[in-house]
Amino acid sequence: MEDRNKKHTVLKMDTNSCKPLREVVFETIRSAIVHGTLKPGERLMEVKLANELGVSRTPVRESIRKLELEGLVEMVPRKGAYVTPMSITDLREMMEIRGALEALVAELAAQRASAEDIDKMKRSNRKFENSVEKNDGPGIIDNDILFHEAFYQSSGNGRLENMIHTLREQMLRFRVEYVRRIALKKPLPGQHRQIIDAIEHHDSKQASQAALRHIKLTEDDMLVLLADDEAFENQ
Amino acid sequence: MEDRNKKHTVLKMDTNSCKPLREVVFETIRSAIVHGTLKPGERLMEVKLANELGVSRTPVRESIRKLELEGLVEMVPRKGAYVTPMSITDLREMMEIRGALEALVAELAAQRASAEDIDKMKRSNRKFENSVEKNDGPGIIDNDILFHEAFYQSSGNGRLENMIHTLREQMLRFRVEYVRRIALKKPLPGQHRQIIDAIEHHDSKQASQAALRHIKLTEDDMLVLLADDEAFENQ
DNA sequence: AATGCTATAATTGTATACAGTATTTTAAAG
DNA sequence: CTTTAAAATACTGTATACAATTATAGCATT
Repeated sequence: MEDRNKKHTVLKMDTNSCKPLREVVFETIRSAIVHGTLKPGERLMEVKLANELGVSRTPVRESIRKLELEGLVEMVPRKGAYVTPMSITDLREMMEIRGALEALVAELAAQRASAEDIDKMKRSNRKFENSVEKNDGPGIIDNDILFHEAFYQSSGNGRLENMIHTLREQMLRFRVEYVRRIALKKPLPGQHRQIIDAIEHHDSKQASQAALRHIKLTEDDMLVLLADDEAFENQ
Repeated sequence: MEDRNKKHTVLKMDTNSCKPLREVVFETIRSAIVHGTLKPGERLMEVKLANELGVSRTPVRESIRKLELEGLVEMVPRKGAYVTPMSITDLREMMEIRGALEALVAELAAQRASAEDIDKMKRSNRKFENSVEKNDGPGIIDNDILFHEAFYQSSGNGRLENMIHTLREQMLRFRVEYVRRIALKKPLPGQHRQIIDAIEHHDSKQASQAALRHIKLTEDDMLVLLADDEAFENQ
């Protein structure tokens, strides 16, 4: 009877972490929102979450406050926290920003990227290409991330890296069956290659234009996918 | 004896607010960091802050967690929170990002700004110009903010607005006697005007270039000011 | 039957208590 | 006098308790 709140535990926490409890709780809730386990508009009740995670309200509260700052939850005073709903407008806004920031990354990388940076990008993009060829879903995702991380890092601007990273993670909330449509992934390695080439030739303008094109095309793909998704139909 | 921790209260809190206590605490501490009342590298001790503000540790803790996410404080596990020091590198990184984002704002504004948006920018820039002419320090700051807010708003991208706003606020940490050097402010209304004109003519390219130039020149001015500041000498 | 009021339950907001760990101080030995 | 070790202190990390507010349900009245 003591666990009547654990109807069926939805959230799983990585308890074997050395990090402080509040960090683990934060990342658990954040991941649940980003991956859709916690649905948009859903109310987040502190005691319920605390019971599900087997912790007290304190770390849950601190996590919710941080998620509020990130925009993943909205707070109504004296009522509670709700998972922020996402709309097509949000997607457009985020992609506009990503476009500008990734173009900046490309521009800076063209000026600053070291040989190792470029090599890292090339290797991860080759692995990405292989994954696409083999229709290896998880591999596609992982290696795409690897390429982009290498790309961002080569900008030599840590803040910029962080901002784009956060943006990218939030985009996961839109990732409706992102993996299944492999066909859409085919042109990506080529787009990446254009960016790498421009960076290698220290051509800032070319690099930023290629990066911007890449984002725009990604946005188009996502809009196509979302158009099929009834959850976003009327927005 | 009960207030031995209030040596001399440095932080003042707006207690007459209807907002939840944690919000007031958050903004108070944030403002203290941004305006330099809490010095870079200074340790933030929860009980001390709580006593100074006359609240319990809970809202202070939540505020510090949020400030950590914003990058204004850094946490060392089991040790505490410290005000993040700012370096010239930080300034460069932030200005690079601001440049890209403000250029994006200009580009979008050139496509979307309404007549009212443009009118708002013109009016605030005129007031800004007057303040500069009259060497009206506070007026310069206020009207500069007003112009930029109108500018950001005309992008039609709320997220973008927020991001730049946060960036701009963090830049205040560098504002070492920003007001005194009035001479540096003279060219600003003209730069603003270039941006407004381009937006009015729906010339995205021109607008974004003008915005980028504006940021670059502002960065140069700040670097000149910081070069005289011993606190940033060796960085 | 519908609407409004009251009482109760539930939930957030804030404070405090307790445990564990890092730091500092003090004392003793070299 | 310096160095080291142990104890005391102070602070963070987590949990819980209490207060204030809001939602809910039941009852009464129209």
